[in-house]
Amino acid sequence: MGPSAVSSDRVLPYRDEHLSIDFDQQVAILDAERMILTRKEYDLLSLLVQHAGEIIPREALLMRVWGYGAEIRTRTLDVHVRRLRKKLGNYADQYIETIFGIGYRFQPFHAPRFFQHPSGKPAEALWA
Amino acid sequence: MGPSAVSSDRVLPYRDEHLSIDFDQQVAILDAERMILTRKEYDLLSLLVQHAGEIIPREALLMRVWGYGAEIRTRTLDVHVRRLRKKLGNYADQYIETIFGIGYRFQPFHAPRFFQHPSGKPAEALWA
DNA sequence: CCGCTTTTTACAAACTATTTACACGTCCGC
DNA sequence: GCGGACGTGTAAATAGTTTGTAAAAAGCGG
Repeated sequence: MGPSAVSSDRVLPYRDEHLSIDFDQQVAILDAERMILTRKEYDLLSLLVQHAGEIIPREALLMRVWGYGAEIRTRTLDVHVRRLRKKLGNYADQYIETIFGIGYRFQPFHAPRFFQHPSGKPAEALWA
Repeated sequence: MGPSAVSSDRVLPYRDEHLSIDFDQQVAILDAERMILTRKEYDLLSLLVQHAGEIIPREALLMRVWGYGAEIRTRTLDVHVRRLRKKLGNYADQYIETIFGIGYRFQPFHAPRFFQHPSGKPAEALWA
């Protein structure tokens, strides 16, 4: 198994008004239509959603989804986030927030959009 | 019993609009015409159909139909899938889906293509 | 041997992933 | 406010991997 294997633990399905994800079957459904995701896209979305509401630093994402260490500098993550957003259609920016200079955060559909950002320390379990 | 012996259990016949298979008699009928299948072709089709709707990883197919272990690298499976598709005529691609990077899946004739494409976790019972 | 099945080989096509290049935004000191 | 430095978004090019296909080689039972 490569670094792409984000998690094999049983995790409760995610579900909100538009999006639902079954982590066991690795199936994401957006407005009743199944999302066609590549492995990396799924892994990335998966990781973000499983930590919905938490900021996940670029480093952590690159580490968990790509197996990259802190040294590596790449735009790959951004490209994949872009593709994910595209597939999330209109809701894209509501779902995936960019936390400038830090990373990304997935927010459930109508989660209160507190101001953005920083001082909220990121999901520690992931990169500590 | 060689590795080709996929199953000797009694299994209920399969049947849909165009295809039916009697697993006891090992006979497959496509639009009222009996399919002429070689042993390997039958074993492969059989295994796929008996797990209709489930993704079966290459490894599992190679294991169950050929007795190959995970180390073995071969295109045999692909060639056999191709022959099967040929014999399935026009319905070929509707019946046998390719799950890129994972394996194959047989779908009953008008199964909701809901579950189309990629990246669902496969039939665990087969390779776990 | 002969005919049929299966496997291998070799290459084409399809698909996914990564990098590159650059436009655009945001931060921050002045 | 202004402007540069740096982060991010995006499209396009490139690389890498998997699958499809045809054809030849190998295997096998009669």
